[in-house]
Amino acid sequence: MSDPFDDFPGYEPAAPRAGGIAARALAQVHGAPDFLSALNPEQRAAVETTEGPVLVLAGAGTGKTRVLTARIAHILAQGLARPHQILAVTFTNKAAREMKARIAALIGDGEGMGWLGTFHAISTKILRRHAELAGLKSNFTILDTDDQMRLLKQVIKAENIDEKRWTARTLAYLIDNWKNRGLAPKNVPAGEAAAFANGRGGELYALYQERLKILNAADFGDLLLEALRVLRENPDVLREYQQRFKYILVDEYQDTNAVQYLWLRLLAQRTDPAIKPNLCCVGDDDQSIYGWRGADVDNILRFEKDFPGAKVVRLERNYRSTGHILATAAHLIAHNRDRLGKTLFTDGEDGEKPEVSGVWDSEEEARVVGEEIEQLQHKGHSLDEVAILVRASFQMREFEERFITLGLPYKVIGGPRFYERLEIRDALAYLRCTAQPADDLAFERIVNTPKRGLGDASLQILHDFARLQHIPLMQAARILVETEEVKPKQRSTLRALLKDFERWAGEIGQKPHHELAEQILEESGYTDFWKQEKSVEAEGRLENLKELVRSMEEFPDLGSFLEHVSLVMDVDNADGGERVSIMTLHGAKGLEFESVFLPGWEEGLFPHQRSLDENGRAGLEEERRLAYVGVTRARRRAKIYFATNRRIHGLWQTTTPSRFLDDLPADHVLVTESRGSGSGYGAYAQSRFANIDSFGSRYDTPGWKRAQAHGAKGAQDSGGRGPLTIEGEVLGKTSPGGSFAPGDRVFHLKFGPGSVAGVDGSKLTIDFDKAGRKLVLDSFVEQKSS
DNA sequence: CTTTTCATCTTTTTT
DNA sequence: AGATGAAAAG
Repeated sequence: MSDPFDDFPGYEPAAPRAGGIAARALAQVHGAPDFLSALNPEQRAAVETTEGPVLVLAGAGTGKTRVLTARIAHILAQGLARPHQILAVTFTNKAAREMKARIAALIGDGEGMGWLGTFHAISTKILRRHAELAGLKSNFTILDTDDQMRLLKQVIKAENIDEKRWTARTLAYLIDNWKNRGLAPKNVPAGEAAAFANGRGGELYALYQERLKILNAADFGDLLLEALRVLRENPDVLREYQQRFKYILVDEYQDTNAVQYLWLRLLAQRTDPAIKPNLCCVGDDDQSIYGWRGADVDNILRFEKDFPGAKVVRLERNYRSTGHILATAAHLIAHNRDRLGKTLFTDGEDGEKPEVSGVWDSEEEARVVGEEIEQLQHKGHSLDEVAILVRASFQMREFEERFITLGLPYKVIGGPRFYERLEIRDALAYLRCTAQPADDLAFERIVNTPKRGLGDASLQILHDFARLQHIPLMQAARILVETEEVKPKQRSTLRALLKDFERWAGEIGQKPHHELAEQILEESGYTDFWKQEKSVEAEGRLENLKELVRSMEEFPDLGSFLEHVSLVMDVDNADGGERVSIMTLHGAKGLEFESVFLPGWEEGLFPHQRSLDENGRAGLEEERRLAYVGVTRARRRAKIYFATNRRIHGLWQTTTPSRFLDDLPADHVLVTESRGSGSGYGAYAQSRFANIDSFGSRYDTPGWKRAQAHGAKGAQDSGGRGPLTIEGEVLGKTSPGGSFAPGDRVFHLKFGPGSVAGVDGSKLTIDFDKAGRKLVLDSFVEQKSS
C-alpha cells in the first residue's frame, strides 16, 4: 500500500529488482524509453547519472521539472530503487503536486511515491513517527502564523513585557529566523538573543518552545528544526532513513535555507563515508528569491565543495521563450554581480519584443492591461495563457475590480486562502478541539464563538489556573467547573460546552468524519450564528462551511484532513472555464504563460524599498532576480508597466520608474509612450540618482539590529505588572499542595478573607466574611499567617 | 459582557 | 484607505 511506514520494521536494503510499477515501465519500452529519447544530451546526462552527487544548474525554461521527473522514472525503470526509497523534495505543494502528476504520466502510476513532498510535509511525516523524541505526541497540531502570533502574544504578556514596544510580530520574525538557521533556544548567539526586550529574547524563545510542547503543537519552523533534532540525536533513527532513501532529489535547491541544508546533508550521508550519496539537486542561482526567508544561495554555490566529485550539469537551452524575451531577461540579470553565470539560448524565433509602457496611475494601469487582455481574447488567445504578475499582493485588488466591471474572468492565485477565512478557521478550531483536547489556541478561539457569555473575565480564570498547573485549558475548565470560582451562569454554559466536546470526541471513528463535522457545527450553534447574521457575507460564509464539510470527504479520517489543512493552505479551485491568472511574482515561479503582464515597475515598489533598506545590494539583486523570474515566465509576450502615481498607505504619491527598466536592452524592447501619461519615459533615468541614499547606506541591517536600536533608548517597564500574574506567582509559591485545615484563615483575591470550613482534596469549602460559603480551589487562596 | 469608538499600523514575498 | 486591536461607553 501507499503507507510509507508499512515496510519500516523489517526493512532491509532491497535487492535491485524491479517492483510492480518499475516492471510495467520496463515492459512498455524497448531500448531507450521515450522519456529518455525526448531529452537533449545535457538533460539526458542529468537523468542518467544516477550514482553519486549531481548538481543540475537549470536556467529558466530549460526543462528542469522534466529532468527531475524523468530521473525518477529512470531510476524506477532501471529497478535501482522502489518508489518509497526515493526522497524527492520540493518547496511548494504546487510543485509537489505537479511532479506527482508528471511521474504518473510517465510511468502510469504516481502512487507509492510516499516521500515526494515539500520539506515541511516530509519533516512532518518523520516527526509524527518519532514525536516522543521531540517531546511531542504523534497527533501534535501544526500551528499556522495566526496561532503562532497569538501564542507569542500570550508569552510576552505573561512575562510582563511591554507589548507595544516589543511586539509579537518582531519576536515571531526573530524566532523564525533562528529556526531557519537551525538554532534551538540554547544555540542562539547571546548577542542576538539579547536584542529583544532588553536581553530577554532568548528566554522568550525558550518559553515559547516550552508552551508549544505543553500544547502538543509545532509551528512551521519547528517541523524542520525538530525533525532535524530527532535525526541528529538519534543515530539509529537517522540510519533507518539513510538506508531507506537510496536516491534523493531536491528541486529549487537555490532556495534551501540552513536547516533544510543540514537536514538534507544528514539524510544524504552514507553510513560508509567512502560511498558518495546519490543526491541530485536542481536549481538556478538566478532564480533565488527567498533570501528573506533565510534561503542561502551559497548552498548552491558551495555544492561541489560539500559533495566532492559531484557532477555538474548545466542546462542552458531554453525551450520556453522567444528570442527577444530571452535576450531581455538575460540582459537584465547580467546586471547582478553574485551569480554563477549562465548563457541561455534558444533556436526559436525572435518573436515580439517585450513592451514597456508608462501610465498615469494604477487605475489607468489596470484599465490598459484589461484592454490589452480583451484584445488578446478577441484574437482567440486563451485566458488561461495570460497572467498578471505583481510584486506585492495589494496590487491585485485594482486589477480584480477592473476585471469585475469588464466581466473578464480571473483567478487570484495565492490570494486570500480558503483555510484562512474566518468561518473556516472557526470551524476548524471546533474540529481541532474535538480531535486534540490540548489545543488551547483552538479552544480560546471558539469558547465564546458564537457568543456564550464566556468573556475575558472567565477565560482569565481558566488561563491562570491552567498556567499554574501546566495543563491544557480544557482540562482546567473541567476542574474549575466543579467549584465556584467561575460565576454560576458561565459555569453552567462552560459545563455544557465541555460536555458537548466530550460527546463529539466519543463519536470520532464512530461515524464518517464529515458527518461528525456537520453535527458539531450544527450542535455548537455555529451555523445558526451565521444564519442569524443578515449581512450579505453570511450567505457566502455558510456556503464556505458547506464546502469545507464536502471537501472533508476526500480524506480518510479527521486527522489526515487536519494535517492537510495545516500544510496545504490553499485548495484546488475546480476550474470552470478559462481565466486570467493574477498572482505575485513569487507565486509565479515554476509557471509559464503565453502572455505575461508585469505592472508596477516603480522604485520603492519594485525593487521594494524594504528589500533595499534591509539588505542593500544583496536585496537589490534579489529584487532583480525577481524581475528576471517575471520576464522568463513569458513564452511569447511580455508587457511591463510603470505608473507615475500610486497610492501608498492611502495617499497618492508620485513615483519614479524602476531602475530595472534601465537594465533592459534597448534593441530588444519596445517603449510605448502612453497617451495621457504626463511623465516621459526618460524620467526614470533620474531614479538612479534619486535613490543612491537608500541604496548604499545600510548594507547589512538585519531586523534585530533595529530592535537593538529600540532597546538602547527604551527604558524597560518594571513598574506596571499586572495584578493577575502577581497572583499567579505568589500562589505558585504559597500553595504547593493542600496544607489547609478547617479553621484556617485564608484570603481569596475575589472573595476576600474567610475561614476554611471543609477540605476535600484540592477543593476547599470556605466561609467568606463577605461573600458567604463558597467552594473554591486551593490554588486560588492564600493562607493568612495571622 | 457586549457594542461602540478611537488609534494604530499596514503592504513584500511563503511553508 | 481599510483592517485590526485596544480603550470607553452602554
